[in-house]
Amino acid sequence: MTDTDTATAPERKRGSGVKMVYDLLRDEILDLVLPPGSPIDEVQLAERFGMSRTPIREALVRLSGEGLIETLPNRSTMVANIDFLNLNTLFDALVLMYRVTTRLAAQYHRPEDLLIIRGFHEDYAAAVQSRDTLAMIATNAAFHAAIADAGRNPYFTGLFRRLLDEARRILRLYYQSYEEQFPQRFVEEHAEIIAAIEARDVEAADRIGKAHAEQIVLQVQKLFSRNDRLDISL
Amino acid sequence: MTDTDTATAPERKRGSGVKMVYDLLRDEILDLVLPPGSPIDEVQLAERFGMSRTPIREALVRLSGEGLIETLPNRSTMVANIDFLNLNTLFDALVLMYRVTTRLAAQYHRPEDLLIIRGFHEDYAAAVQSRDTLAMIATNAAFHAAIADAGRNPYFTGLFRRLLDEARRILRLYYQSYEEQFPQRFVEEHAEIIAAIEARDVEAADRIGKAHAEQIVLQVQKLFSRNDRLDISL
DNA sequence: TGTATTTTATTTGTCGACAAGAAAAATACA
DNA sequence: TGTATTTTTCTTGTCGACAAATAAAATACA
Repeated sequence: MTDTDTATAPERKRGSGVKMVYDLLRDEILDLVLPPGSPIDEVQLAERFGMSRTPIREALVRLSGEGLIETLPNRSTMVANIDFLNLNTLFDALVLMYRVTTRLAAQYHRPEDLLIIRGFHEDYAAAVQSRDTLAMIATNAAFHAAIADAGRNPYFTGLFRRLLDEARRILRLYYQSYEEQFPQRFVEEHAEIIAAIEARDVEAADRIGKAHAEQIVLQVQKLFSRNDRLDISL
Repeated sequence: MTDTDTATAPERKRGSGVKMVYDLLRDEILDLVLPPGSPIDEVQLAERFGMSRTPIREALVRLSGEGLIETLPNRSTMVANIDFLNLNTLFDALVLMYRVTTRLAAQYHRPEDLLIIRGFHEDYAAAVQSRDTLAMIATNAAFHAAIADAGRNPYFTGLFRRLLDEARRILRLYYQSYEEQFPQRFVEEHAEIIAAIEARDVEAADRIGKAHAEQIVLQVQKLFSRNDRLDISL
C-alpha cells in the first residue's frame, strides 16, 4: 500500500520470491487481514512485491493446494470461504488429531522436543499476559504443531497443521467478538499436556488432549449458536 | 516417446493442459511407471505434450504440494522417494483412517453412496478375476476413497486419499514381487464392510475396517521383512 | 422503459526468451 | 598422475508480451 513496498526490493535471491509471497499471503489469510471471499489480484500483487506474475502465480497455486484460496477457471481467485455449515467436520477432525498427536508425542518424543514445546508454551503464556489476540492464536497453533512434530508422524502432522490453520481463522472471529474470556485456563491445560508427554503417560496424554480439544470446540460452538440466535432475532 | 504424442495435440482448451499433465504424471508415479527417484525434466515434458513449460510447471507445483515429487532448489526435480524406514507411520495413519472413514460412512452415508461403493467393489472383484494387478490396486483405492466420501468429512477424506496414493505405490511393489496371493479374501472383506455400512452398524464398521487394514499392513510388512533378510544375506 | 445484442475492458492462461545457479567438463598447474 | 581452477553446459526461475475467456458496459431494438 505504501510506496516502501515497491521501493524496498531492488534485488532479491532467486527462489525466495514465491516463499515470501506465500508466507505473507498465508498469514494475512489466517489472521483475517484478508477476509474470506476477498478477491486476489495477481497484477496488483505483482506490483506490490515488485516482481512479475509468474512467482505470484506459483504461490497462489500452492495456497490453492492447501485450500486457502479458491480459484474459478478463467475468472477470479479469492480467499477461501469458511464453511460454517460443516464446522462439525472440522471439529471432529481436530479433536481426533489433538488426541492422536498428543498420544504419539508421549510415546516418541525426545528430550530436545520438550524444549521447543516449552518455548511455544511460554510464548503463548506471554501472549495471554499481554492480551495480544493474534499472537495468542498463532502461538497456540505453533504449540500444538510442535507437539505433533514430536509424535513423528508426518501424515498426522500434515493434516493437523491444516486443521490448525483453519481453526486459526475461526478463533480469529471468536476473539474479535468476545475478548479475554478464558485463555488462562488454556495455559494451565497446556502445562498438563506437557507434563503427561514428559511422563510418557500415553493414556493421560490422550485423555487431556481430548478434553482440551473438546473444551475449545464447545466454547466456539457456544459462540456460534449465540451468533445464530442474534442473526435470527434481527 | 513415440511421435504420436507430439502430433496429437494441435489444439486444446485453455485451462486443460495442467490437469492433463497433472493426471497423467500422477498416475505414472502411483503405478511406478515413473519409479521413485526418476528425474523429471520440464523441457522434455513440454515437448512431449506440445506445450510451453508454464503449464508443466504448474502441474509440478501441484504434485509437489501433495508430496509426490521432490524439488531441489535451482536443481533437479524428481519423483518422491518411498520412505521405507518410516513405513510404520504410514501404516499407523492408514489403519486409523480406515477405521474413522468406515465408521463415519456407517453413520452418515446416503442410499446413493452405496451404489457408488458397490460399483467400485465390483470393479475390484472384476480386476481380481482377470488378475489385472494395476487395476486391482487402483480400484481398491477408489473403493475406500468412495467409502470415505460417504463419511462426508473432507479433512479425513483428503488425508485418506493421500495415504491411499502412497499405499498404491507400495502395493505396486508388493504385487510386482509376489503375484496373486490373497486378493479374493479382500473381496470378501470388502463385502463385509459394505454390509456393516448399510446396516449403519458403526462399531462393526470400525472393527471390520480395522481388521481389514491391519490384514493388509501385516502382509506388506511380512513381504518387506522377507526382502530385508534377502538383502542382508546377499 | 425493458430486454437482447454487440462492444469494450479486464483478468487469466500460455508462450518464448533470457539470466542465474549449480553440476559437469575441460584446463592449468604441481 | 592428481588436484585446483576455470570454462562450459544444462536446468531452473523470472520476465514481458500476447491471446483466450469472461464480465461489464454500451448500444440497438421492441
